[in-house]
Amino acid sequence: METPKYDKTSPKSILKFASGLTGKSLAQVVELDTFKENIRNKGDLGLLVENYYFQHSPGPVAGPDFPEAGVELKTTGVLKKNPGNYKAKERLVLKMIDFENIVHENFESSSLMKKCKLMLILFYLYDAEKPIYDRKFVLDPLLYSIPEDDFPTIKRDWEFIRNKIADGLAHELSEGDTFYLGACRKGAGGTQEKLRKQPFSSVGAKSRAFSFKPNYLNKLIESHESESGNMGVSRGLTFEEATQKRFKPFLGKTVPEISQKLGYFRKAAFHKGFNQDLCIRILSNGKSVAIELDKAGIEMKTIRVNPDGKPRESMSFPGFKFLDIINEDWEDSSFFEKIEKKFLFVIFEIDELGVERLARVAYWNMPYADRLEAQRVWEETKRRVLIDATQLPRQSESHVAHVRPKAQNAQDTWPTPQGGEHVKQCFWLNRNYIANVICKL
DNA sequence: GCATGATCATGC
DNA sequence: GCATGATCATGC
Repeated sequence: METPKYDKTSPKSILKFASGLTGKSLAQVVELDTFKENIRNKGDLGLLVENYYFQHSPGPVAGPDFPEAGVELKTTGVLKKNPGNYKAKERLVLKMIDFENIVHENFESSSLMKKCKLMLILFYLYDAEKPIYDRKFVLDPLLYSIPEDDFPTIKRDWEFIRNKIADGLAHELSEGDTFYLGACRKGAGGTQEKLRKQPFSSVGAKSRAFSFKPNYLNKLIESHESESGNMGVSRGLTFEEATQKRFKPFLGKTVPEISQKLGYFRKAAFHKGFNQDLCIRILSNGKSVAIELDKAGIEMKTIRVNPDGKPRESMSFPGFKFLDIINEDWEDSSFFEKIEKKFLFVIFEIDELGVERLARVAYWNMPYADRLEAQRVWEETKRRVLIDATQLPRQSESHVAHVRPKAQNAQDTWPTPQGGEHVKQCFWLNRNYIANVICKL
């Protein structure tokens, strides 16, 4: 009998054996002929690695792939960012969410933790042209357990998802609900006819899985690449607490005071993004960009409010091209992508004397019903672009969103399906809508 | 050069 | 006062 190549009971031994794949594709290290014909590009590389490289097949079990070592094997695609730099191609799916059982669980003893407490993550270079067994593993394998600094945030994310299901709102789950751990769409049960049952509501819900969000994964990769290991928020704090802590010394201060304190000053009288620039500096300690926000895929927006509590302006989003939107689906649109995110609102209040102060910071994500309304506006925009790209939904037509110019000037245009040119546009969240949102925060 | 977040300006 | 139209500074 052949001597085993690794010790199934030892995470370190499994890790060491896995590193034999680094720099190679699966096809380069195992005999392929037996299975090659049966594999499509979309197959599960993790399963193949487990079967053919580790020669290990535990069968369908609820726990980790290597039960004795408590190690769950994951493979995930990465893209090349710069030479030697990688980023996640997509979220890393961890485990399906069991709507029925999760409501009886707590995080530490949850089925998610049972399965994914310790994970061996292998990164392969994504290449659509190649079958999965020809894609090369890049980077060393990562033996991952939740870093202490990330634990409070991930636990909070998990609890948020569980609580939403316990409240009978599984159908309203959204990736914007959480910071690092997301409830992503996964598996059958996505279409109207095939929705899943949930325990505390008769409304069908889309099937979902726990996943690490792409931005969190990127930070894991980044720190794995550099081995510098400084993964973010202050010890023992949740994400929200850590952000509050950063802003705390500046709350109640006027904009010039903050400017002074940070040693960062207006470059021009009309420096439009000045408050935003200040906030980036508050969050980044003067160095690189706001690392925690980036990691969690959070969208920071500054809002200036008048003495009456109303924002001065509507909130703009990235622009769109008329010729693009007519071929897009809502769920692929950049507007959808943005409003699904979690927002960090930094609110500046302007008093009667015109003095502007950093009043408060708060997280927010768009409620389900409002996302549906935003979708309606988006669909209506798409419909009208085809008819007349100059007649788009106005603020008066929806309580949530509208379309308005966003360009350098009136000559800054995109071509229209009608064969003309029209000034560049973007989606906006209505001023009054934002007013309602922030007064409840 | 251009997209982006944000704010200014005008007319009703 | 507000909705709509127009534009700015910045960073990549």
